[in-house]
Amino acid sequence: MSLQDNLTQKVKEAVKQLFQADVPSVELQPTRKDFEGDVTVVVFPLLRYVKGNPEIIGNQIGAYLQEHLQEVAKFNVVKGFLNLVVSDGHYLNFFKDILDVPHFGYARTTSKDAVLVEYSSPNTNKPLHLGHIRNNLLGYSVAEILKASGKKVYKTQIINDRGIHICKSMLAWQKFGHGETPETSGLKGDHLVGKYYVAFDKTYKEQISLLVADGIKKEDAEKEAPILLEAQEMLRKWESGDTETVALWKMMNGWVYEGFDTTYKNLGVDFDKLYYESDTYLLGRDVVKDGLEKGVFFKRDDGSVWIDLTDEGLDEKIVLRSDGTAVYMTQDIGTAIQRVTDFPDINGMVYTVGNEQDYHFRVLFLILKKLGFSWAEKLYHLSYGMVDLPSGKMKSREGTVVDADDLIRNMEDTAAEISKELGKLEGYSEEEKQELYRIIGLGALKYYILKVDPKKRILFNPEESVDFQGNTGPFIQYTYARIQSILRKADFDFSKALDMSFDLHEKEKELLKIVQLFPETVQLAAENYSPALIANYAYDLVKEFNSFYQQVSILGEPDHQKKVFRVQLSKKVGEVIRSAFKLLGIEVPERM
RNA sequence: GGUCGCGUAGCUCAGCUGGAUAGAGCAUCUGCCUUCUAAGCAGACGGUCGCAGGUUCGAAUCCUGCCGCGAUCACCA
Repeated sequence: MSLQDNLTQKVKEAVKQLFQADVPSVELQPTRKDFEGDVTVVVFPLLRYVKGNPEIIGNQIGAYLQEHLQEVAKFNVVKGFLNLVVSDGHYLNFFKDILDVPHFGYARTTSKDAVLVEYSSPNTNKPLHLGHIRNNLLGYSVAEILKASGKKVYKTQIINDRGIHICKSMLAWQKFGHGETPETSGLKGDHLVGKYYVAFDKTYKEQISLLVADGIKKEDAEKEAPILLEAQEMLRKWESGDTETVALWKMMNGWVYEGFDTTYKNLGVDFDKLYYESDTYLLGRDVVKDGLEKGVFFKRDDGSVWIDLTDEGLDEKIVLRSDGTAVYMTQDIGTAIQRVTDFPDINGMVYTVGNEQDYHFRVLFLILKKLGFSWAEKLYHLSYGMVDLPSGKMKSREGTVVDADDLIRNMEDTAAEISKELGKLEGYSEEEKQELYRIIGLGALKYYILKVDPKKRILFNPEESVDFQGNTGPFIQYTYARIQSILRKADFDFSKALDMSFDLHEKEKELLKIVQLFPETVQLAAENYSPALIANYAYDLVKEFNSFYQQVSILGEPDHQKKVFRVQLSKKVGEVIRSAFKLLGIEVPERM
């Protein structure tokens, strides 16, 4: 039983014994630094059940706890706060219990229900940018967190490989590309295709200007520009299966996939299964027909099919065009059902998609619920804020994007620069150094993005590079490296548990308190789909460790028992750092 | 205009299922490397928690209104 549960029960018991009252719950919180104690019972809520002076009541409960719980060593009452000093023995016992637990904090996978996590899902007409990075890091991290919380997880994405956007790149390449390929140009495939997406837009804008100069209204010009009409024609050809168009589409998509794979690999994210929109965009239409029969949807005179969500405070939403073709929503309905068919054990899906699609997902989930799917209750839109630049929104077409590949490289370069300045890597080969720069650079980037609450937007200023000091990934990695250094230098056997009958140093106790919070932090992060909680936890832990490290001698401790304990404690903290960072997709270095 | 989200120190963020004097980092300033890695530690400075009401013994946290920023409201995706 955890200390929390134990205390809760005893406080209830105390109230029963002392005041003959039943309280449904007890409010516990960590004691503030300015007061003596470790855990605080808030007395105020009890006043509803027990009349009297909170200070006196607090003292009576405190005395009861001290007498009946060996974990409670001392207590004091300040106003309505009963501060309990928890015995060293409790923390030492806890430490003994987790000493040999290899993945302390991770729950065993017991859930039979699996969760599917979708993330990334880019369009295939341009390279990935910073916005995609946030998406990828969030999705990957949430998947890892869910795994650690005991769930079975499938990672997936749906690749938007069809539609007008890719036709634009294809058309521009046909017109201006002179047969250029990744090999002949030396460009990464996704960047090459992106180059033609931009080229398309340039020509398109020029044509609009010309039309406007000829006296055509802007809105009309935007619809009539010849190159746009050509792209639309190309899409029709693709949909009718035109051999040449499909071949071009395959070739250029192939280039993009190759480029994406490299970026994913560099980012350290992966997928268990890929879905392609070109395979799934026809799905869902039969379901709509069924839904129509069931009365979930209704048909307009022109043949289009809708759902009325006005009772839920939303609007009417189209699910099938009058010509019978599918819209995005149709496809998403079909894809969701397809996934449950592919993975019969899934009972819940997480969609990592920007908050601009909040409305879409509210509607999608409602539709699936109305169609009667039991798993529809367990769908979650992991909605995150946009990443904006000081100049505003990132726009691929206008070239105002922070390119993912560039950014990763810049982070590694910065890491290399700082490392060289500090010069602590004697004995490392060039290869080892490169690997280290990669770990640190990516660590800085990932932590920077994941530490902020997903639903908040991020303002990224490329001029002010990501920090490597303070509340950052490298700071936490550095602490890990420090710990490894101690372990390398400890030339004695610290693998076995000791009797541990000594008094704890204040810093050791503080450290153990934070270590103890790791399992519940993992659970909380899973419940809230929030890597930020893990990042904040790691920071708190590391901050406390560095304070301990500074104040307390580890290897210089004369008392052998204490010395061994401190090494063991350091090792454990290192393990927790590594475990926490693994959930963020961040690696930790042996040295730095 | 309707709906949804956000607004905390100069900047970037925690805290938000109500609890003590609102916490970190960056920046600025002070100390600390003949002792386990100074990407560190200790400290100083810095706040009308957007504004106004309300609920409560108690509100940054919950409710209402307003202001500001953003997103969304397509037979687009």
